[in-house]
Amino acid sequence: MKEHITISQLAQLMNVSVHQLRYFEEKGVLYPSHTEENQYRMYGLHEIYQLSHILLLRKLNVPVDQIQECMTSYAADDYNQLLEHSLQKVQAEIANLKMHEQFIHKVLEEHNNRTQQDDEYQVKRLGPRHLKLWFALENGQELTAGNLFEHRPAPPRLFENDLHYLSDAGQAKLCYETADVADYILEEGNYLYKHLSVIEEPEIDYEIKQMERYVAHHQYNCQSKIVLVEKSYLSMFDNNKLQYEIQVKVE
DNA sequence: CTTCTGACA
DNA sequence: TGTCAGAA
Repeated sequence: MKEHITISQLAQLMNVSVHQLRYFEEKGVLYPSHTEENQYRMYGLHEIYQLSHILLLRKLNVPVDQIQECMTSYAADDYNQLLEHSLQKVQAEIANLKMHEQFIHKVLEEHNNRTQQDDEYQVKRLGPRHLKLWFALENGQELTAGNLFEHRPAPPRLFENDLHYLSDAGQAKLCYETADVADYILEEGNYLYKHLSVIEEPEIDYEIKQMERYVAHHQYNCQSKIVLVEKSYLSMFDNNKLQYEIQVKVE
């Protein structure tokens, strides 16, 4: 067994790129034990340990430029803080990924429900929903990029959420689901609903009138106003047509 | 065939 | 960070 290994061997051993090793040298954090006549860098056991140390600091999000001072002047306390910060960051990433996972589940689920159904009126049970008001549209006023921008900041993850339109005294209240303080609460219960795939805005008014007529004809006991829910994330499945669901709580 | 340097996206 | 050319 030889005493020293080449840069590519070190790279293989430690799962980093050759380029990265030269970069470390440029930044003054890892030097070869010596170089040969042909200018090849050679590394020994000591360099392997040192590289491990560097790679660990990298995992703790220490920028390469600061590793130098870090390795020379850091005490045990500093490393503790480093680990604490790193832990917090990892936990935040996990939280984000969990939300991402939930979102994917939601989209898959809703899409699967969609293809089975035939766009008829149906009844389903919905849990309570806490809605926060974003802003209101005056009657007849259409949603535009402009008024979305006017009312910034937009709710978090706008395009991943169900936007609820509550009609109220000639206004359309634009709401989104929230975990904390709610402006409106949609109670748990059975909801008559129907999916809408919409190309032009006026179709919505027509469908709402249709539902009112349907409800009257079947003598449902409506316990709330009609709610329009926009599911923008479903548009990708259907030729970019806007996807809505109209709902009304029934007995 | 491997590595080095330097440059560039 | 990866890639590429030209040289050793």
